[in-house]
Amino acid sequence: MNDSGNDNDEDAGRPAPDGPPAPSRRKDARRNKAALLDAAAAAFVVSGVDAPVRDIAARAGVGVGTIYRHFPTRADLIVAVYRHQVDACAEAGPALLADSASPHTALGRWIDQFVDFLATKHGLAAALHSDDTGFDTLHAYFIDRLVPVCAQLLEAAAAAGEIRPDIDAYELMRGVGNLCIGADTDARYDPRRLVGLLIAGLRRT
Amino acid sequence: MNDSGNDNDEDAGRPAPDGPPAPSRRKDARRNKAALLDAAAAAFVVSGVDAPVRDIAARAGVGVGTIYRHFPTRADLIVAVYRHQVDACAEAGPALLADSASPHTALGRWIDQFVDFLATKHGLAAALHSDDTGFDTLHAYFIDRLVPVCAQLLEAAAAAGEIRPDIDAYELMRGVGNLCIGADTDARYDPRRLVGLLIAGLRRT
DNA sequence: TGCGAAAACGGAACCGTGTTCCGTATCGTT
DNA sequence: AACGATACGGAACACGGTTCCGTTTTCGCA
Repeated sequence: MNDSGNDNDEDAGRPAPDGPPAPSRRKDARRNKAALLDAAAAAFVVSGVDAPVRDIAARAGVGVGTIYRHFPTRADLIVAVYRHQVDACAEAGPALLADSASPHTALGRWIDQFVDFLATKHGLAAALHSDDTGFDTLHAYFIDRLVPVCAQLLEAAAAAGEIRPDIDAYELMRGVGNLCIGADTDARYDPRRLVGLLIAGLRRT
Repeated sequence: MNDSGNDNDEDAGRPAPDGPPAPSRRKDARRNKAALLDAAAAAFVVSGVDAPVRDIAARAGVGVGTIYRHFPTRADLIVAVYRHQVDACAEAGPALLADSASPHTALGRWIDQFVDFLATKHGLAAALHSDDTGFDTLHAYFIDRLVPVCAQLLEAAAAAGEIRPDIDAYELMRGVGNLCIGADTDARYDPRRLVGLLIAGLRRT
């Protein structure tokens, strides 16, 4: 359940001009960062990604200042907590394309996987689409990792003549993400069905 | 543009056990309520439906206590501001059904109208799907007014054999609402296209 | 017109959260 | 051991929602 385990000591940040950005010289800093990741993961499960800063700090046994030092914005913390899962999702794209009967099937499965991920994280989908500038990093990370994969799947399906060729990957991802909002607080609403409809609507006319 | 004008003095509340709930005996109360509605409408346009309570009070030239007296929750205020437009949308359903070439066309047009309404109200779509219990009234009002109309349109289209018969009106409305979130803060995202896809996905296979 | 009770008003005060700042503690090195 | 750099903690501040109560306004009635 908790896969936020800290296998890496420090940012393996995407932008990377060249080489990783120096893994903190002090042991306590590394320890606290790891403790914060665990605490945040736990807090997110019960209180959603909007869990109060003080709660997370308390769980980790550190002061609030320490959170802000390691993760200047909430988005940084969220990204750090879910990075592995987002990366796994991104990497699943090409694999599905290779294993599935058709590109459209692969696309459907990939989207399902993404929906399953989002729908189980209280408030993540909402945060992902908040216009609060503090969430820009979160925005950027998801887009950076997932949109290209989605584009690849769309392209393959379009090339196979299965779907309309004029679908924008960014817009689709954004729409799917939006559909996942509130999935965990309304028993009458299951985003999977609607996302299925959306994917069905992609088919060539 | 501003259609929040106060043509009615007081709640013509839906539930209505019997008779309207007494239109406030005092002139100042009615005047303040109207001023609050105008102020809120104006504030919503520039700051979204999350406009600070104090801002709205200041615009209306009243104290914050007066807001809470007339509109105990933010949802009550939002409902009051947009009631006319929601009602208009609800009433447009049957009319479209009568005027359109086919039920599916009517459904598409009706949904478009709803999207146009939602997409231009900063933050309304987001508030509509917030799990904050303070927004229950808002939830309830939209569902109460619009879901039955949507159900009627879906039924007609299903009866005409144009769409699958197993679509739930509530779920569809909720999905459309979700797709509208963030429409006004991201130039790359146009909910109309995705909603169109969704409606297309409804078609019988 | 004058009066008193009821209704409504206003805004200070309170609370919960995010964010900043700086004196103190810890680490790693010499 | 001593020192400088690094990191820590939490008090203090900012901000927005909400409550509460002393004051003002309205309205029916004499």
